[in-house]
Amino acid sequence: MRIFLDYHSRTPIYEQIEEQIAGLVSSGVLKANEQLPSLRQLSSELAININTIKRAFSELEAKGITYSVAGKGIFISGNPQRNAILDSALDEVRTAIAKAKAMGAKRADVIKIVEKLFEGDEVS
Amino acid sequence: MRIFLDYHSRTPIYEQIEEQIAGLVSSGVLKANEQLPSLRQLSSELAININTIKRAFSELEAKGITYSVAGKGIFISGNPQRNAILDSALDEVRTAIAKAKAMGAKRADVIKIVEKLFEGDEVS
Amino acid sequence: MRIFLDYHSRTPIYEQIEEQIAGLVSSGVLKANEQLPSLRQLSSELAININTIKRAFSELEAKGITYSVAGKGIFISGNPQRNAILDSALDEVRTAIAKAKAMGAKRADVIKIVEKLFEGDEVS
Amino acid sequence: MRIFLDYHSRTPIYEQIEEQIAGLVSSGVLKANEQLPSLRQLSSELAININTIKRAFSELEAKGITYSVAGKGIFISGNPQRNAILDSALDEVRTAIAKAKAMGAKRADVIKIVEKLFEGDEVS
DNA sequence: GTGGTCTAGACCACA
DNA sequence: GTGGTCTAGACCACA
Repeated sequence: MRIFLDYHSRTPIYEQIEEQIAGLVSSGVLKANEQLPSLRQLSSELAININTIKRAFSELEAKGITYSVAGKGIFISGNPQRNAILDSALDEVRTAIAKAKAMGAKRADVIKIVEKLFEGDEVS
Repeated sequence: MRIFLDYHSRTPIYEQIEEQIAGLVSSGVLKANEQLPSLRQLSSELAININTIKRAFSELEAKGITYSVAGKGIFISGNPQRNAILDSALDEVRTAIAKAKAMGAKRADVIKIVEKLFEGDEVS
Repeated sequence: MRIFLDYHSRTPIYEQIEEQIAGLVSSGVLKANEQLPSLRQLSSELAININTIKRAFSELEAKGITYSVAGKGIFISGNPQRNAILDSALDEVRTAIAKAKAMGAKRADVIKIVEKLFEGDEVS
Repeated sequence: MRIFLDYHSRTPIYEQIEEQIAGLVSSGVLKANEQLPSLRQLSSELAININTIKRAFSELEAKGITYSVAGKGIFISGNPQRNAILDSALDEVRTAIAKAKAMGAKRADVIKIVEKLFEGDEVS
């Protein structure tokens, strides 16, 4: 499982981990009841304090995205709140665009970015 | 000068002030060499400690957006990096959309947001 | 880390700290990604209020010379603008000499100073 | 009399005025007993508060560079401390070079600047 | 432990 | 009046 961390970012490490796992679930890469790597394994792979990993998973569990079985491990929940995850990502898009608009961005500037990022995708 | 603060946001107060003034410059509302309200005036208007206001301006000055003359006041820089401000705002839009896409967002979801935010604006 | 402060100078304390750390980076004593002493440690070592230290680092960070990771510490940036630092120092030399020339200084006066300051250094 | 002010500089306006008049004396442009423009005239020419001009002249007088005759005006002193003026300018050169050296400047970097600034002057 | 934010207030030089 | 510096200290999230 590839997770990319930006240590310079203002979003805390545990939240970056959380977001990316949520993303893998939301986009269908991780499937229901699939087992995740152990806390220890992630901790050493990412060279991150285990408490940080724990925190990420405790939040994922609170959101119903994962569940843990003592002595077994952590699994993807069968009924993930995909929409909730997507919605919050889209909220951030909304905020970012509104900000850019306040800075003088035009509709065309934003559309150009959208087209570039989705280029090659089938119409959907 | 209208500045809106969200005290619950993760972006610090000084940065909200900074962003909004940058926005007023970037969008042309504040013009080169125009004088801004004094630190004390802003401090009392916004009911924010003067040091927080100072911090916002020290960053604006570091970015070349304003300059201050001790004993006189704070002014909009003659050579504002307007494009730089807009560019960094568009960069954040790009990042936010890329994240949303990773969460499974479709082109249409994003376009809908763009249209809503720019609706009513003339084509530009 | 030896930092020398002149409390009577017109250049503020935070700027003296800033300059000296920039100097250590520019001259190669501090290397990329090296960790600096903590804010609290510097504060007590130099007997300077922690906020003054913070200010020095917030400017160093704005200039891209250091970066900070909350909860971890402050580090030398991997891509320091070493040349930019040196260039701005040489700019000040240029200004000072031009001023002295306007006051009637001769070429020989300035050369004498240069020789004295670099005496003992190998030709470079 | 041409005086150039840098409102962004940390050196106060009154000191910039002071320095430049001292420079004109030191370099021989202004001669002993020559009359200077009136406070009012300078104030309006430079668009500077008259108190700032007064302060510049009170310091020039304290240094023995000018003297004032009530009801007549301000004049260049007959025995100006030229060396003192030059010496302090050279002191600043020394400081600037020492700083640049700490930033890693080499002897050759500084010499190049000196040669450029004095190029075309006869050897002196 | 670490850095980050914010408040409060003293004091300063300058215009 | 203006902005600039510095101290002091509370409180926070994160590792």
